[in-house]
Amino acid sequence: MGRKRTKSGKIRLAEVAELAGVSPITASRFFRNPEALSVAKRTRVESAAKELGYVPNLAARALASQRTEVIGVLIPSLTNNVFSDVLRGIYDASEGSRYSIQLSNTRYSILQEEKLLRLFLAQKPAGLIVTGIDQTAESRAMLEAADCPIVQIMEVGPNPVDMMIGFSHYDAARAAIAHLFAQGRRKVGFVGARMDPRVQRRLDGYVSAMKDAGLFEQRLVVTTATPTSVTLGGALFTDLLAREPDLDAVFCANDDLALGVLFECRRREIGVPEQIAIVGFNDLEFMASAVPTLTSVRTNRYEMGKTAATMLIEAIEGRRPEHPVLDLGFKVIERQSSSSRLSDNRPALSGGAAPNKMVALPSSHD
Amino acid sequence: MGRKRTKSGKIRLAEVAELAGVSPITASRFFRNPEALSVAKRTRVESAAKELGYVPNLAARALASQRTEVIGVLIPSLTNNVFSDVLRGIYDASEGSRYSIQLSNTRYSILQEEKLLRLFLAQKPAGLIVTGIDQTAESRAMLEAADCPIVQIMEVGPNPVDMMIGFSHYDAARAAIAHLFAQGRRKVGFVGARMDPRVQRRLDGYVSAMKDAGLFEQRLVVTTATPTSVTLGGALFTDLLAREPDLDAVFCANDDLALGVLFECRRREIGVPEQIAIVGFNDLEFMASAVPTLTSVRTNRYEMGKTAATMLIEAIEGRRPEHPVLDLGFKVIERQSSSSRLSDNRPALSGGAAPNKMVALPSSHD
DNA sequence: GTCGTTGCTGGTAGCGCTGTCAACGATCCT
DNA sequence: AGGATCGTTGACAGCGCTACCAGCAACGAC
Repeated sequence: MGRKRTKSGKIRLAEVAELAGVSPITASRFFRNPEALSVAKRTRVESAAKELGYVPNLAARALASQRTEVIGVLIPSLTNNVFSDVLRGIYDASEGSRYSIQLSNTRYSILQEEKLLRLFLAQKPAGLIVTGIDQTAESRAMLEAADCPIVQIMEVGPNPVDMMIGFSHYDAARAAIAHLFAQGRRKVGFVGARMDPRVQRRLDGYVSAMKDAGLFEQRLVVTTATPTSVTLGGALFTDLLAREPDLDAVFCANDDLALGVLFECRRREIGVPEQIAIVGFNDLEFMASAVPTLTSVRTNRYEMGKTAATMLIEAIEGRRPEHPVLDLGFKVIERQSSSSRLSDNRPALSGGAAPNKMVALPSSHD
Repeated sequence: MGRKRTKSGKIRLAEVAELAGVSPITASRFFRNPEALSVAKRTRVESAAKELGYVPNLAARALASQRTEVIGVLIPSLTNNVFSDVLRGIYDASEGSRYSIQLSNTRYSILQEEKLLRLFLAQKPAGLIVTGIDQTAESRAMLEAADCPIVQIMEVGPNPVDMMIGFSHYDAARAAIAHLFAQGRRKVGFVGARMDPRVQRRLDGYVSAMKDAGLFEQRLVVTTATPTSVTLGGALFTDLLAREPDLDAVFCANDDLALGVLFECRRREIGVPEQIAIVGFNDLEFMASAVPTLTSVRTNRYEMGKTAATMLIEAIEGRRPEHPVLDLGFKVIERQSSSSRLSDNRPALSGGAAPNKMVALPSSHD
């Protein structure tokens, strides 16, 4: 044989080729583009690889081909349930493909994001998934100069770098408020935490809906930069109540806050929905099972991640999607917590959750 | 110049070396082991690298050095809150180090784990973090043959492959049951979902504690292989109640189930803790803010991840920890949901959460 | 003065794989 | 029939970096 085995005893492509009786480059092609091989050689290489337990050396491949099979993913938080659903979608879509996921956490800092982006780009990723549309100018320039497909996720907006998949947080918030108005609520408070750009846009949607109805008042809005939590929901609601005792509804920027508000109402013996209606955001699983069941705006997080990764992989392989910007929309899932107070819709004391009425609203992005 | 720039315009180590007036290998050493250079060259290389914006090519480095700077992490689920906390710890610890995290999801399948392990090992990772102690024999053999440090996380047990960090789920469950006994509860049910090995060991702990007290009955145990959820907690509890209407406490294998049980009690107008005590597991954030506040077994998930990654990195760099097996213990956080029914400890209807009493129990691993 | 010894530096030779291009036979068209 | 085309295969030459070892100066011990 030409070369002796490496000392580590690892199987190299050359060994596979030798056993299959083909040249190394032919063996290489088997992994890269099997259709290019004759059926005979294809099966020979295949069985040789299997017999030897060959596993390709990714570093060598990356070095020789000048590209990696890595998809970089930049998300702002690892803790947030929302992102774990998105991530699960991304990982699921990448499974079975040749691409592996490289995850980094920007911790909601666009400066950190810029730094990570620089790092990622230097390794020539096959593709990139970034969260949101609020990059720094520098990041934006890097993304535009990158010679790989890019998907922005979580929201839709103007000027996509490349592809984009999400929904309009602004419209979703407006739909939630419209629902509350339809239930006869007028004094609708807003409770928000962390106040990242997407929560900010939900707030903007809330403000515009309230202003349209001539009902906006600054004191109805309680926010904090603190990371969100159930406990925080209770605390912010307490604040809100102190400012506006006549409150008849609360729109929470996420479901954890909504749950906190619900518990706080229970603690204070405030009837939900009789006195106060509660609407959350994201429709996490527990919302349907709370007592009373909690209204929320359903967002397609898993699907978003999965579609983003699928689109990205397609684009990497040269098949660009016909619609590079995808609006996944949202749905207001009406449940007991926001029923009209006139209707006799007390929390069911036995039996399962009430059936969900849905108000489907594919969000239109501006 | 010896070689011309690559077409991609990327800065290579050779360019840095040229600008600094040293050989490529000296420049290389600057990144690998700066102390080996004279101060003069060190600063020259440093400024040259900065001036050119040099970013090393990881693929080339990996190929040449026969090792990567990747830490492989195998976890069973991306959805589970528990793992997102652990992951956050791992990512936090890896930040600032030279190592990057490569995450894979085994979906609670040890066969899938074995497959992924094979994939990982072929890339010669710098280190590995695997979940639990229940690998297949094949996986176990691969791990033992691997020439990199390995940390098993989430639990402690006999025969660590290398390092190990976690706690005893068995002891934790026993402590939870002991707490319920101390509150005068006797008919304690068990509610569990997914039934992965760690949940199974919690069940084992429950069973042994109940048997020790002569109170064990098979019908007190309700489990399912279905993934856990809040809604499922309610359903399993409904089952349990049908089997044993005289139930006076429920030990839930996790907090989501506990929340579901709480909601179901509310739906059925069952007093908590007057009629039924509830104890959860993990002490997620919402437990302290529920009404009534929910007792749970606190586990140090973030710390576990962080310490695991820190230990691993230390070991990779040749500094093996003095204690390769670390038991992080647990604490039973007593809250309203499991107060003695004799005491007048109704759920506080106003004011914040009750102060937490803690029962600290560093778990002893068998 | 000779002989290590230490500290720093450079030359050589790949790591395992793939891009490029050329070569080959088989097939098709005029 | 002759040339063009297609499908399949192989030779060659690196990708950018680092392991290994040799070289060289400075230094101290005897």
